[in-house]
Amino acid sequence: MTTIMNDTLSKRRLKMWIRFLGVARSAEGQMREFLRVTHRTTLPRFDVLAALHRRREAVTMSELGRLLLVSNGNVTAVVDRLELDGLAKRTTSNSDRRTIYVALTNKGLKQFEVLAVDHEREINALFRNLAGDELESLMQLLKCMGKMGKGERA
Amino acid sequence: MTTIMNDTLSKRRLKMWIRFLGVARSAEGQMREFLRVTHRTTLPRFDVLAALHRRREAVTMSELGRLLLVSNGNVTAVVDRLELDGLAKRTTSNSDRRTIYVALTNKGLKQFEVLAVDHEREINALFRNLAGDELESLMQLLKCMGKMGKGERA
DNA sequence: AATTATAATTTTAAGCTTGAAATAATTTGA
DNA sequence: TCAAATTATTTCAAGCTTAAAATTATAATT
Repeated sequence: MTTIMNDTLSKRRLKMWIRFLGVARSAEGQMREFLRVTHRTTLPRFDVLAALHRRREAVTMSELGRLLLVSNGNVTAVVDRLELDGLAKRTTSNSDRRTIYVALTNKGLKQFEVLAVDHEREINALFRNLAGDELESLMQLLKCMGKMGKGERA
Repeated sequence: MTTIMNDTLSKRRLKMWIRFLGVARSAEGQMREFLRVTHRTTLPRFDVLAALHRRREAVTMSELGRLLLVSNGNVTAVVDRLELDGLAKRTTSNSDRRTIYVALTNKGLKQFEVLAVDHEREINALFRNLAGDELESLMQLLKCMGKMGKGERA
């Protein structure tokens, strides 16, 4: 069943997306700047540390990529650099010699714990406009958007 | 005046941001894939073409960077490649010899017009979950978020 | 057991992106 | 006028990111 599409609706979605991207880029820019200036690190590194911290146990390279929505090669590159700096460590699996687990080192854990506190404070400051009902309904809308692109096409 | 900050509020903002980024990355990934597969092009190139199209007249390199929230060097690189492909053209200013204007070529204009239609259709499909009041309130929230990080700190 | 298919990771080449330094031109203002 | 500050752009080195190809290992099928 092909519905006649209201042109205005399509345009409104487009405008929404442009604005959405603008907010994302702007906030990412601020976080990037913050991490660089106050902690001499980068967003991708922080993201990997955060993912490793959340799943405290051990994460495979592929899992890491899926978690962060980035490619395999990307994970390899960032983990390489974290490992060089002694913040993360690779371990081979006993049961499957293809699989590689990554985990925080002690140094990595310590650095992340400091980073995480500051990161949360920064995000909190960045979005201090949002509270109460607004925050709640935004969260709902984001959950709804999260289902995008799934389900059958027209 | 230092307010005592509700810990839960801070955590809720953090969760919101994580979800926000997830949606942005996921949708960006889909658009990237779409542009690559169906038009052999990339998101940054599309973004520049779109910016050049909106301001039909002539845009300086710096303006382009401000519009897209990317660095100067980035603009130089992307425009270099677009120019190589004959999609954009640099022109020097008469009044200020530092300034460089960029504009779409005829070829660039034609390519963008095709691209734009498909791009809008894709975005529209991606966000078909959103309509009516939801779309309206999301738009409001995004506008509110757009003011983030401005105004004085606590 | 040997073949084929699948899966996990790395490598590669190309393009994207940044911040900082370098160039070059304009503006300010002493 | 001339020196200093500012502005526009490019260059550079490093890191990020991707898709595709290559490696290596496991699983499935014959």
